[in-house]
Amino acid sequence: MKLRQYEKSELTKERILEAAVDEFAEKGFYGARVDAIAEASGINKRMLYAHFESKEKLYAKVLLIAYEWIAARERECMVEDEDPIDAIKGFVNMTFDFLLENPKFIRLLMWENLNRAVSIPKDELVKLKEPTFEYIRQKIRLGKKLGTVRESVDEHQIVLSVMSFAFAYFSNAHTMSALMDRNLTSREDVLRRSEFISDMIVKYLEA
Amino acid sequence: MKLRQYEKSELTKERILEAAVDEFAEKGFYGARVDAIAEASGINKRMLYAHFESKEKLYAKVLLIAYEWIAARERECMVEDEDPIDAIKGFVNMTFDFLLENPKFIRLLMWENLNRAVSIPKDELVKLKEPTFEYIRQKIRLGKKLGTVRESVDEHQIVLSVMSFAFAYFSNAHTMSALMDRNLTSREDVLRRSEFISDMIVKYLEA
DNA sequence: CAAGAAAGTAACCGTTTGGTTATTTTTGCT
DNA sequence: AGCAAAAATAACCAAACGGTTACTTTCTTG
Repeated sequence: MKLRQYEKSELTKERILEAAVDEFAEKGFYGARVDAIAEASGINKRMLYAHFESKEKLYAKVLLIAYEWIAARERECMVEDEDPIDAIKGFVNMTFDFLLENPKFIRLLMWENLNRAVSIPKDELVKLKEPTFEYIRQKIRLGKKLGTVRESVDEHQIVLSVMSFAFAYFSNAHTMSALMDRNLTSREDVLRRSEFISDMIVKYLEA
Repeated sequence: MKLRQYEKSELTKERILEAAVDEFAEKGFYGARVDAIAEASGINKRMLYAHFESKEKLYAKVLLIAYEWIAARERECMVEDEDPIDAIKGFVNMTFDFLLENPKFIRLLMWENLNRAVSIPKDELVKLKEPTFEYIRQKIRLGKKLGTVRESVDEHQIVLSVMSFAFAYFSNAHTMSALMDRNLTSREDVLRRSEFISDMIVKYLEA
């Protein structure tokens, strides 16, 4: 199979990004080594700098990919005419599922939070996440209209909860697993936690 | 004021640890620079290595301090004969309060989770945290006995929730603040979140 | 095919890193 | 006072770091 020059170039770029995702997820920006990324992708370090100006720029690109990764999954999950309670339950379960399958994503976001979320322009981040926010807010409002959600529920707090409880579980899993002497990231435990969290939120909404 | 040799030595050690807490909290293990710690504590780098064998050992010590820090606060919070519901509410609120006042602690723990919790021996960690675990478990059991907590409540899940929701809020605050265009770490917002979380857990227990 | 552009390589560079050596100063004890 | 142990300093080191230079090979296109 003959590839054109620019196709090969794109392939190289992807190989670099793949290796970069691994390295940055594992060690963060400070810990990641440009040489390690070059070697892992089987290319020369010079080419890495030809494709991505600097370590910083490469890191930003990796992060953007990670955000787009989950944003795509979130979009799939948004169903216009689903019942509010089911929709929120579904969203929470989807998030647990996604994070179980994508441990690298968890780590990249944790590093980024420690970097105080400076590596990605705020407006790009908002653009990616705003639809999800709006989706959950609307479901809550609809629920109130239908009478399945209490009027006094603070939608701001629910949005925060729906979007962070799953992540919190995984990001603390190592410490907590050590403490509980149990592998909390097993499929079984994750499923149970997912069920608990969505149930808890729903009970609060309906209470 | 004349100090004895070993007193001065202890003071130097403390100055190093103080600077190390700052540096490691800010930049994590990889990002932290031994030279920076030495300079910040106003001592010679050689003395740092005299007191703490290596960068790794120093980091482990810093982490242990951080854990002892909150463990002390947790012990204060444990009241033997308090009502189970009040006790759990109180514990959650205390945790929010502690984390609001100790942002360095949050960062140190986040780094450590990214290190997959390898820097501290598991048994030391368990020794520090087990009392808290047991306290919450007992309160739930007591609640069930008194009839204020539902029988079907999974105590394992509640322990996990009580111990991680506050932390989750703070550790994602930067990303979430950017998304919500609002400073979530203001005293006001933290208080509201604390109230919401404890209320949510309690509602679930009683439901 | 010619020739220039793009892709790729190896060797190198200045700086910074964690850690050490050799040496001097201060302290504690008799 | 005298002397050994502990505390402190400055200068240093090999390795590793992000990034670059100078050069060769491969591809595209008139």
